[in-house]
Amino acid sequence: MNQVEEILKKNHLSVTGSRQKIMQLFLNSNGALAHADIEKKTGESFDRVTVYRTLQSFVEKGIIHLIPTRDNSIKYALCKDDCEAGHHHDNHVHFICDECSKTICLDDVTVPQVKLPKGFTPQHAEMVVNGICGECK
Amino acid sequence: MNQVEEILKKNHLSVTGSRQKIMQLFLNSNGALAHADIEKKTGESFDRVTVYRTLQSFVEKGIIHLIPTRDNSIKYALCKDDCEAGHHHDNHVHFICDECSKTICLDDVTVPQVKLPKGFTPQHAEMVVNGICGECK
DNA sequence: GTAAATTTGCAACAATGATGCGAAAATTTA
DNA sequence: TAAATTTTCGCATCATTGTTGCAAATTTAC
Repeated sequence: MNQVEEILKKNHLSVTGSRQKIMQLFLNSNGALAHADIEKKTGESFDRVTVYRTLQSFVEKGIIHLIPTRDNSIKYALCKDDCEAGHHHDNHVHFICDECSKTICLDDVTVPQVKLPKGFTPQHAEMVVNGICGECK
Repeated sequence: MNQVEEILKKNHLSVTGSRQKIMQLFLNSNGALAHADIEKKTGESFDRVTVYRTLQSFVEKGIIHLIPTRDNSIKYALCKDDCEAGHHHDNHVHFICDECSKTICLDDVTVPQVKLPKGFTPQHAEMVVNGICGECK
C-alpha cells in the first residue's frame, strides 16, 4: 500500500482514481494549489465537478486546508504534519510570492497573538504575508 | 458641499449618483461591505456593472481597501483615517464576527511582524481575526 | 452653453462553483 | 470472490460573480 492509499484509508475515504491522482499532486507540489492548477495538471482525466468534490472531501476530512489570499482566489494546501500524524495543524503563517505567486505554508511560523480592543473575543487568526520567496530572489 | 462630494472631488472622481450613494453607504456603515450588501442596499438603483466599477474606482483611488476573508468573499472597507486625511493607512488587523459576520477594521491594532525563514522577503502582511465582537457577546 | 471627457447601462461572455440523478466503481458481506 | 450495498463519478443544468465593448447619457471643463 502506497502513501496515497494510506492517507485516503486513514481518513475513511474510498480509494478512487481522482482522489489518488489529486492527492499525489499535493504530495509532489511544495506549495498550495488552486482548483485551476489541479484541473490543468490532471488534464482531461476528470470532470470539473469531480475535482471540486474531491477537494471538498479532503477539506472535510482535514487533509488539506484553505488559504485566504488577497485577490480572493481559493488555494488549498496539504500540511506536512497533517498527513503524517493526522493531528490538527496549528495556526501557521502563509506566504505568497509576488513574483512566482507560489503559496507556501510556513509550518514553523505561528500566527502571533494580538491584543484586541475591549469586547472582542478572538477565536481564530489568519496571517498571510506577501513578498519575494527564496527562489525568486 | 457635503462630505460625500468632498471625498469624491478630493480624489478626482466625477460626482455621480452611484458614487454618492455608495460612498454614503460606507460612511453610514461601521463595518465592511461586500458587493452583495451594496447591491442589496442600493436596491434597483444601479446596474450591477456600475457597482463593480464604482468599487473599483474607489479601490484605485485608495478610498476603500479590500479585506481577505476565510471564505474568500471580497469585503470592502473605508478607513476613517483615510477619508479624513487622505494618507495611506497602515496595516491594521481586521476582525470578522462569527456571530453577526460583521467585518471591522481595527485601526488601532497593527499587524505584528513575524520572523520568516531564511530567504523570504516580506513586503506586505495581512491578518484577519475571527471571533465574537462586542455587540454579540 | 457647448465641447470634451467620463460614466452609465445594456448585452454578451467567462470563470467559478453547486445540485440532481442515473451509471459506474469501490467497499462490504457473506 | 461474487452479490449486495454504499459511495463516487460524470453529465446536464443552473446560479453567482465578475469582466468587456460599445452606444447613450451625464459630468466636467472651457
